[in-house]
Amino acid sequence: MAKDGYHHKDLKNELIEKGLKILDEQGYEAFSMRKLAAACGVSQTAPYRHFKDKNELIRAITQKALSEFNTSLEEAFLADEDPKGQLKKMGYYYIRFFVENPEYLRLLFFSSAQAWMRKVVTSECHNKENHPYSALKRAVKNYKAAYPDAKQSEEELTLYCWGLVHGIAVLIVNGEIPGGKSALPLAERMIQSENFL
Amino acid sequence: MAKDGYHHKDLKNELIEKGLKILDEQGYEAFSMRKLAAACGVSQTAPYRHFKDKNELIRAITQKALSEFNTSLEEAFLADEDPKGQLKKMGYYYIRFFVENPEYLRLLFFSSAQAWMRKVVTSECHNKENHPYSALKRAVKNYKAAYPDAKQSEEELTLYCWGLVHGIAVLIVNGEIPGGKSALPLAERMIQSENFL
DNA sequence: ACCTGAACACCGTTCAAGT
DNA sequence: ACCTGAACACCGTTCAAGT
Repeated sequence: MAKDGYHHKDLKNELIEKGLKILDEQGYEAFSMRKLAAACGVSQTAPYRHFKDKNELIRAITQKALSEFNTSLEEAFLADEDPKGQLKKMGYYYIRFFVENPEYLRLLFFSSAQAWMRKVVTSECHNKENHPYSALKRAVKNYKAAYPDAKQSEEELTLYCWGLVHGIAVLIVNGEIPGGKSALPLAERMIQSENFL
Repeated sequence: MAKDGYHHKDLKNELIEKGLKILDEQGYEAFSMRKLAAACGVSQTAPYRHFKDKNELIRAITQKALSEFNTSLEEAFLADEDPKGQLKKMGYYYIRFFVENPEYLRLLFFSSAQAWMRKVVTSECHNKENHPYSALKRAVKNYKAAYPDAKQSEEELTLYCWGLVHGIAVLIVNGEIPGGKSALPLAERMIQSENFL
């Protein structure tokens, strides 16, 4: 936090935080190592003491964003007791999160994601506690337990719920749907209706 | 097509086609003006005779990709007569198109998309004939006409159908869902079931 | 340990000059 | 009209050298 002249200490965290800020304010394309270093008041090569390369920095930033996202989903989960209500609320929070943090959509789903990176961000983390997929799976399991004769399998429910809210988030954030962000209430109504689940 | 020594003629189209190829084979991050110029056997500055800057080239490439995509949706539309079947088939083709052309997802939805560009690719084109949104709206209108007492409004149906298939496409293409591309049949089954529509 | 400056290979883009 | 080479300001990354 403090920069006692030469040494910086906690530069690593400042890089992640300021990096996320730049990403959010200026967008993915405008993000550069050199700019970030300058923003931290440090030479262009200093970040390389903490991260092997740009990808690893982005990966670290992505993981921070991911955990913010996950926190939001956990909130949704805790905000309701009925399994169906939980699933619906998670859906709404999912969409709202990305409408409020549009740049995160690109970061979490379309960053410089070589295959190895996607693995780190997704599959490898599917069993980890702080990954959205875990939260979703848990909610779906609860739902199936409460409504054992639901027509869809667990697999189908996962794909359906996740797919629907993800797609809606993208369409709203990208302005693909008329009305832009004002389509959020429409999305909520849809999720709350009996047609969804 | 032929390069009669100095002049190239049709360089513009070659840039678009070879650009799309590079994008598809090497990914969005690896795409560069200089590399593309070299691939076309032309100097680094030649592309600027045909496109103001990189964004305009990408915009042109995007429009080509968009029309391929639209063709696929039109095929779906023609492959069925029942409005419900049309809508379902369009959904399946939507997903399959991006599973087969994974890089198009980034290109159409997350390219260097400044606001103005998104407008060009989307809203401004919503009323144009070759835009996916038009095809979707038409199918939804037909559906509402055939099933006038459907519970959802036209607006809701659009958001629901488009959102669902888009999200599923992203999840499959990104390997977010276990099974990877082998989840495509699962998606098809889901769309064909009575739970969807 | 942690940071720096110079250097290299790459970008996007411009501009005066060539055919 | 259409293309080129040199040039500029930016990248990511490496490496020998500084505190």
